[in-house]
Amino acid sequence: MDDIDRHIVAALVADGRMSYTDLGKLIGLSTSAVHQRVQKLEERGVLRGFRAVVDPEALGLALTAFISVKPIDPAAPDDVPDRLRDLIEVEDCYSVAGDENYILKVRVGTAGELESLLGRIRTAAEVSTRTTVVLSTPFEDRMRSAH
Amino acid sequence: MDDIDRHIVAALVADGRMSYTDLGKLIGLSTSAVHQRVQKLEERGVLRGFRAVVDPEALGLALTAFISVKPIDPAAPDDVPDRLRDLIEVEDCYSVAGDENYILKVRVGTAGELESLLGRIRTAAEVSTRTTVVLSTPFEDRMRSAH
DNA sequence: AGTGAAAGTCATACTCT
DNA sequence: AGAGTATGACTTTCACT
Repeated sequence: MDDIDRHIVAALVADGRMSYTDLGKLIGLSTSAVHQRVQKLEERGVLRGFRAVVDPEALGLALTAFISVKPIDPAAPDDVPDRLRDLIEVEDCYSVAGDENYILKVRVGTAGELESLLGRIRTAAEVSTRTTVVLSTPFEDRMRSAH
Repeated sequence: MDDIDRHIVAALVADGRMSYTDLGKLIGLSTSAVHQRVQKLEERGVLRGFRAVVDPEALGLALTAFISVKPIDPAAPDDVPDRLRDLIEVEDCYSVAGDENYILKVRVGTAGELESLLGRIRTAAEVSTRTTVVLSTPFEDRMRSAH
């Protein structure tokens, strides 16, 4: 992981469909050398993949919320993430230090769907929940790609 | 935005570097028709772009935290996002309903960097902060791409 | 690790339907 | 809106350094 690798990663974070030809010109390396480095970055897991970034509202997911979750029985074995994995509305699941055990980020279309989701979270994971609704998103998913 | 568009979006969320040729085969459309649809999805803002997904730890960002933020002077004009935009450690900034005004997601390398960042957040935005440290990430960034 | 070249594949623009 | 086609560009592999 040298400066060239960091440069490649930064470029691909900014434009995931950039061609290896352009990438080579950008960083001053031959197409095949860039190709080889990208492959190794993928093999090492530095680059986890490439994805399209979608406007959630365009998919009818206008409501984002954070849900903090705490097991009702603190003595029970903690398999909360496994119990929530099938709920596709749950985009992120973080295990956290603090009063609550997990923070979830969820996206739904309507308040009614949020209500239904909260019920499913509580029964699936046997947890109590505390919900914080997102009003707007000044910025999101900014990726630091280099130092 | 019909089922074909949703199918295209789902495929590109799963693999942002998929060729239009493969995409066409996958959804049963010619390469040029797929190309045309993807262009329109980009123009309409449904597809915001394409990016590489990077392992934060590979970039030396092993510590993730949520920081809830509340203005010290509730009467002051609220330009918190603008004041935080230059802090590259702040990956997400959500305006939320609740006791606090904003939730930030930040990534840093060490506890010392988190401490320094908190100081910069408080002085830059004139806010008090409440920090929740992420211990592990069972899953993250799962994208619902279709219904 | 990087270069350069050769082969196959793909993107892109155009025309026609 | 989609299909088919042609051309230039790109990816990918390989031999060489």
